Amino acid sequence: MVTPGERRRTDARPRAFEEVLARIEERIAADGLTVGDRLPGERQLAEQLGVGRSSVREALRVLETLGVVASQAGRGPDAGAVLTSRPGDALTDLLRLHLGLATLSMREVIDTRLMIEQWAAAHAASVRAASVRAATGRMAEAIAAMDAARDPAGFVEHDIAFHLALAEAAGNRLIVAVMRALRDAVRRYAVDAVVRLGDTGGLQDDHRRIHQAIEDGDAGAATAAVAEHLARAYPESGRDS
Amino acid sequence: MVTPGERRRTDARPRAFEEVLARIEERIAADGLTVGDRLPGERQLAEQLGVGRSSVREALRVLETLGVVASQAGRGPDAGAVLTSRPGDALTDLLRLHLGLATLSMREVIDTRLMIEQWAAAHAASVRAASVRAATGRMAEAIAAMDAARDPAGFVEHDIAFHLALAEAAGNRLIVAVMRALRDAVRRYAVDAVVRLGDTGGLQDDHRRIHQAIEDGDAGAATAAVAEHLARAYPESGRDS
DNA sequence: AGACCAAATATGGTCAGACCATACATCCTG
DNA sequence: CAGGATGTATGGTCTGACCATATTTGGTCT
Repeated sequence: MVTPGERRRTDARPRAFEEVLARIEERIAADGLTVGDRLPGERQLAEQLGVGRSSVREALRVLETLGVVASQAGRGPDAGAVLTSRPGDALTDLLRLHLGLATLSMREVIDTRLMIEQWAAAHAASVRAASVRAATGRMAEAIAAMDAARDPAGFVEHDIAFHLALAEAAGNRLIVAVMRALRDAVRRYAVDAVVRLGDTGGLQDDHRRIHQAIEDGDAGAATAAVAEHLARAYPESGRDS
Repeated sequence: MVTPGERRRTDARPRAFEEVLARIEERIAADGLTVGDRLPGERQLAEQLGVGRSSVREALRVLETLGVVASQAGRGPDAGAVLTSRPGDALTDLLRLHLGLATLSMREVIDTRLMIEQWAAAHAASVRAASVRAATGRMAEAIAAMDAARDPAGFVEHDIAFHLALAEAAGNRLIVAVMRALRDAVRRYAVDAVVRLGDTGGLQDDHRRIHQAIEDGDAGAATAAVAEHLARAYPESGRDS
């Protein structure tokens, strides 16, 4: 006797759409398909793999959810299922749904954000590449836009841009995608936090210190500034260490 | 005229399954549904929402992909679509597919892993909770199991357990899920790395140093040991800083 | 020749219905 | 009361039809 609920979908015969998924993934690897390439049409795939069209569609829906394909009706080179690369959307949906289910807590999300931003700030401060300078430029623009923002929602919009630029400065697309997903998933909470704080002056001071520390190449100061910034924005989710 | 390819699925009428997704998400929030609760059957949902059953099935497939529901045929309290919480599987699929598409590079994945493990090691070393002691205990068991491993695949299996325990020591489920996904997605590369190294003695020395540093509560030593460990395992993906 | 409009066509989107597989629920029998 | 036969609710899958969209094709007028 196994633990109740532990038997779910184990030792089961693979479903048709799972077989389709595996075949498509094989095909991507074998044929060296990459972003922009097209998959066969749904009807053609169904015939090739010996399954119904609905099973093919379920598989394509999964791939679309994972940000691997995008479908477009009509005719011509852009129609059909095309390989894409949108890992961020999938991450955003994932976080939003699991936050809704209370699978993940705000504190876990905030801590993860702290980890990423500290890492990004330290790396940005240590590197002097053109890409980093471009990112710090976007950070400065976002600070100015936040000064000009009229309402909390507008402020948060540019705040997201600022922190995203920070992540981009480190030059790691995976981390940027995670960062974007984190911010999108908690956008509502961020607006609440701004409303609760009332004054955004302290947050802006933090932003300027982070930006300055990166331009100065002072990784330690950048890390510390990020930590203080998140502590100010989310005081209730204090660390236990 | 927009940029080619920029028009994909914008300003489009939402598809039926997207409407279903939105309604289900609303319902989860409104009814306060949580893990273990059941959704209505596919036929019933289709009728309630005024769509075909296939559209409901596509929506459920998306939710299943995101690790939010699990479906089970049959009858009784465990049958049907049940809310679950498996964010890890979704992350694993996401990383594996995007690595296959060359959307993400190994270096980005390794760097992300370094970030997570350093953070986890530092936190584990700073906290003296029962949960941390349990995790360090699992780390010790994994080290012993790696000593006893007969082939690279077996070694990597316990290596994954070791690094997962390290992430668990920090007590953040989101970070654990990301860590698990990273390791699962690059399992094949890890085996190759072990084969290439030939001798696993160096890796085991690193493991013991990480474990010891955490038990000693020395966050700095733990962080440094993790960095050296990953540098040894993946020398080719050296940082540019 | 060129511009423009209409029909054909390829592709995804959706639905309805049928049937199968699974696993619990129910009832009947000994 | 135990145990098996039957019923039934549920997901899994296929087929076929039709709609919506957008390009391609070809014809027609200027």
